[in-house]
Amino acid sequence: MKDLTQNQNAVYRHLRKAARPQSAYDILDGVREQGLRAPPQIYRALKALTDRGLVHRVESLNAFIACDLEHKNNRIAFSICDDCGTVEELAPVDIPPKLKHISQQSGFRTRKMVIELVGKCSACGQA
Amino acid sequence: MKDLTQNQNAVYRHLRKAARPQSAYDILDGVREQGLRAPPQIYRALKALTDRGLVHRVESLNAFIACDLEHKNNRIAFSICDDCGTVEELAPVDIPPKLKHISQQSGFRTRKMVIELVGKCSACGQA
DNA sequence: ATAAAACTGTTATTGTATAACATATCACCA
DNA sequence: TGGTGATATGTTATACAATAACAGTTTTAT
Repeated sequence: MKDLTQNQNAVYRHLRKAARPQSAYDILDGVREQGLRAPPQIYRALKALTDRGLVHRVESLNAFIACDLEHKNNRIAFSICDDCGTVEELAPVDIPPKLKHISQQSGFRTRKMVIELVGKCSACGQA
Repeated sequence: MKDLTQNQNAVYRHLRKAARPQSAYDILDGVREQGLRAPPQIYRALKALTDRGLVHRVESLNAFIACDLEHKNNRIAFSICDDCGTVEELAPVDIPPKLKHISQQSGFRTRKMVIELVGKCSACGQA
């Protein structure tokens, strides 16, 4: 990929292959054979990747996911199935008007927005 | 408070006094003199309190905050100043229509929604 | 009175993340 | 051309967050 360092590349490729969000230690296991050995190496690569918007952190899971949409936009939303663990990246969304209004009244300036919907995906919803 | 156990009460009172979100270990330190000694005691009380909606977990901070608004509603939004650490609870909000649409198309059923705005509060925004 | 359920206490362990220090690489230009 | 700063890397040790597993106690309902 474009202009990533070796470690960043290894981590990014691992995340793109993965079917689900990966914890830093999942990633570490996945890139051992590429020579990465210690947590700080993973966390450093993750920081660079999330700063560039190529990877997102899923806060509710303490886990990371490669970006589907190639946007560099800090307004992401996920749905998280608490049954099967599947995470979907929903389209980038703006700050909901009501929220925007409330937060602006207090003078808050938003740099990044996290929206996570936790519930059941359609497959698990049947059961 | 209404109908809380001793440990729950100690944790809840600590959170209400606190000026900012408290990690589980912050809380533990704060309630040692009330006889609580070990992490599981804190986490158990927190679970009961969050289940009742009296306390919310701030996912981006791995920390907890007492509820300002006494609602039992799983649609909360916070603003989080990454300078001074102040967290404000914004009014309960519904799922933004666009998101609701997208997620429903895939059959997702939302049980809980996390919205966290990360940025600068008005005080820190000046600098 | 007794069984089920909820709450409490404790030890040990697992998971998540970073501090601190050492070395290497590369770009830039004085 | 060799010095300087910025960035990337490797490594060890440690801090911080959360839970497993087991034991005992109190409460509640029958």
